[in-house]
Amino acid sequence: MTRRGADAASKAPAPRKPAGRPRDARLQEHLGYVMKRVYSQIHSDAMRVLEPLGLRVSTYSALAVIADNPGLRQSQIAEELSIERSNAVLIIDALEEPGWITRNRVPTDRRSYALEATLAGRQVLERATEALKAHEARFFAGVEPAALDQFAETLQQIARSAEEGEENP
Amino acid sequence: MTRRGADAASKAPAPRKPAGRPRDARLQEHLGYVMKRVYSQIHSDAMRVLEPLGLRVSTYSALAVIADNPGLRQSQIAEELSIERSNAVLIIDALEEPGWITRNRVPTDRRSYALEATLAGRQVLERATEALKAHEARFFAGVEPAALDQFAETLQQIARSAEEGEENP
DNA sequence: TATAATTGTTATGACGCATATCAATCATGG
DNA sequence: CCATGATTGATATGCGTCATAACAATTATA
Repeated sequence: MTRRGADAASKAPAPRKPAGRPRDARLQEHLGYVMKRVYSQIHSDAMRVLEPLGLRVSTYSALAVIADNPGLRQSQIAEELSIERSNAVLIIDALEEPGWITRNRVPTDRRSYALEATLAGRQVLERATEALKAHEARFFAGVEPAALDQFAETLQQIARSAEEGEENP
Repeated sequence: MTRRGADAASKAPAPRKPAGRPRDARLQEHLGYVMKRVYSQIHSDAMRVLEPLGLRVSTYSALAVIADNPGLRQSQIAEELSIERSNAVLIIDALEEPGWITRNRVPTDRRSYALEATLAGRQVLERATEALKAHEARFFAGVEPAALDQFAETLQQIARSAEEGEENP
């Protein structure tokens, strides 16, 4: 028994890529769609670059914020990276286990930890940052530097505008 | 027994947001990081907009490609959206179940289905496209139109450049 | 002093991605 | 013509990123 529709459809071979209108033309009109495609590529490339160092995109981000701002609390890391506190716990666990950061009790507030990067953590962070920067240089190599600068500037504006929108709904 | 580091850390209150260097300054230097933040916002907004229509971002994308290109096969949908065939099966299932698309057997190739959107599918697609466009208009409202046009142009260049990189590694 | 809020934790599920494997079917080459 | 390779769709499963819910311990507030 066929599970799907009865034989009824096209008798022609599968439509090939036409010379005219691309198949995702409607989607290409959404800036979000194009951004998603580009970001997906960047993300999977970044995972590949970070994997030999034992890092992922999310743990790299957290390590960067911790290393550059010693003493922050977990809830502040979560806020900075726009993630839930519960997810920050797991990410920080993944940084503590290999000895890249320490959770230090705060005498004045026994609920909290002051987070710090260790020497090993700072070292792996520097290597990861260099590796990611090299990847980005390759990834964006096909784009005019002036156009890329303008792109980055507008992206920052969009990001700021979006954050303001979040705070004043 | 404390599970984490012994009491040893900061005696000061949790560091507040400084007036100077932002805490994610290192991350802000990565275009990918800023794109991820913007895209995450767009994605969660889009999910919220699509949810009342019974759609998700991924099913909306597939429905758009199917509706605009009747007769495509599942593997072509997967290729067009840069997703795995196995994941395309689940997405197409989610469109077939509410009656938005049909899987039609192909007499000349009994392995394949020719996919088509139904009237209901085309109708929900139009509503979804309108809702998403309205959201995007609001989301990008704080950015100069000329700057946004330039941004979109460069984003397309980046996307093309990245795809060429995939095909010629 | 009671209550509200905060911090961190654990559990869990949704979603989007990936790989592996398989059966049925079609294409290809000898 | 037949064996083999390739394709199509399906199922199972795991990983990573997201979310919510609930809770205990602790601090802040009224």
